[in-house]
Amino acid sequence: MAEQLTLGVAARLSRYLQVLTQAKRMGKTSISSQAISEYTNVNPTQIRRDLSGFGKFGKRGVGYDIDTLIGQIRKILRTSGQHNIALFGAGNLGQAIAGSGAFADHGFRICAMFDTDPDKVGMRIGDLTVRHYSELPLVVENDGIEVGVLAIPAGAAQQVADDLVASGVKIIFNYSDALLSVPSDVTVHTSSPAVELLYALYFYLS
Amino acid sequence: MAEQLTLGVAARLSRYLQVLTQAKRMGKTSISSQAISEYTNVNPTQIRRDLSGFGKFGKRGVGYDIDTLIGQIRKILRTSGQHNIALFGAGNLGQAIAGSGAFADHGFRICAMFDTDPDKVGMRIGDLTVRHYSELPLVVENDGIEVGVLAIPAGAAQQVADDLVASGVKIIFNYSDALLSVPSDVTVHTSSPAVELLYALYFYLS
DNA sequence: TTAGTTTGTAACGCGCTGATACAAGCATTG
DNA sequence: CAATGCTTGTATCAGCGCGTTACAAACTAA
Repeated sequence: MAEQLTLGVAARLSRYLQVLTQAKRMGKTSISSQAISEYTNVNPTQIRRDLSGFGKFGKRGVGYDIDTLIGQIRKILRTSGQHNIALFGAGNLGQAIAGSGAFADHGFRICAMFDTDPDKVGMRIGDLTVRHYSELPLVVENDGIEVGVLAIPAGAAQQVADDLVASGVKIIFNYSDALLSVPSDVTVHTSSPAVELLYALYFYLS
Repeated sequence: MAEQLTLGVAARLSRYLQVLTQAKRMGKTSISSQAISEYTNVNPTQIRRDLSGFGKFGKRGVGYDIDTLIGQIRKILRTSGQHNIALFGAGNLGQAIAGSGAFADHGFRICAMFDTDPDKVGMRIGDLTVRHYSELPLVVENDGIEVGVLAIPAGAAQQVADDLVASGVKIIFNYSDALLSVPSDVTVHTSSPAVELLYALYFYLS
């Protein structure tokens, strides 16, 4: 078995992946550690050290081939395959997420979209049909859902989290303002753009 | 002048703030370093050390008063005041952002919303009226906009970023897939939920 | 009063990270 | 082909951030 990556390395590799994916989308085919550094604020030496620990992916005098590097980092992170996610909430945010390529670009497939509002159930959004929330356990089992994404009001979030946990989902991505309580083997990631802004603002004000 | 916080301390304080804000919203009034630790995965000792560097905010045997601590952390981060932001794009994502309290809870006020689509200009969203994109420079100057939030397609993002920079905005929050090029004194924060998921998934798969 | 909880703080050591340096390999130019 | 410049891969070293452990002091509750 491959050795365990440290938190720092995994976090940086993920950021490289983000920049590489964006750069590819912009039509670039090659990129240097210096360029990656400018977008990630990670030291170029650190970038090369991170990568060279797993193989010689770059070409001296040129840089890294973007497609190759994306594949290699995915392999290192062991997330090369397809991962199935379920989306909760068919409001503005849910529709925005379903319509963006943000998840698809990284191998995530939105398998199902849920809502409790009868007016929304049955709606077609992209190539998905909004299903009623009560179908959650069935869908998780049949489609092998690994991640639940919560684009719902704070008041409903804990209930959905509980139901996801009961169905065996171990990763929850929370876009609501709720503070979720889950068992220790479940990972909750809460999106908090305002807090990230405060962080950026602090250094700007300095 | 107060000494400069390290990157790590500022990042952790921001995360504490996130949890505290959520906990307050859930009706809690007091919280222990142990409890904060469970939500942030930061060592309780580290939390107390971070905080005790600036004063004695806690009560032994009880924990921290949430309102007090929120105020203190805001003061430490020097982001206590009101900060004005402008939102670009009145599509699903833009409407979701405008409608959520996520920014308002942390002292950010969405002063203006822009779009180029004539059908959207003039629309009322919450208590905002969508304005035409050409008014950008005027609004930045009059309203003292500090942050630009991009909820627009990748193809339009660089142009808006350039215009924001030209108007003097130094912080850009990018929800698009575009890789933005900006001067070195401008901070770009790109939201990348899928990459954060990959990171979470790696540790789950281990 | 006694027991239990939690903060505030010190001390220690590991390991991550930035900094620096340089050889090897590739591209470009003349 | 030769020369120049760029970039990777790699080593070394020092600094310090962070987890760990430990414990006294302060507060609550029984």
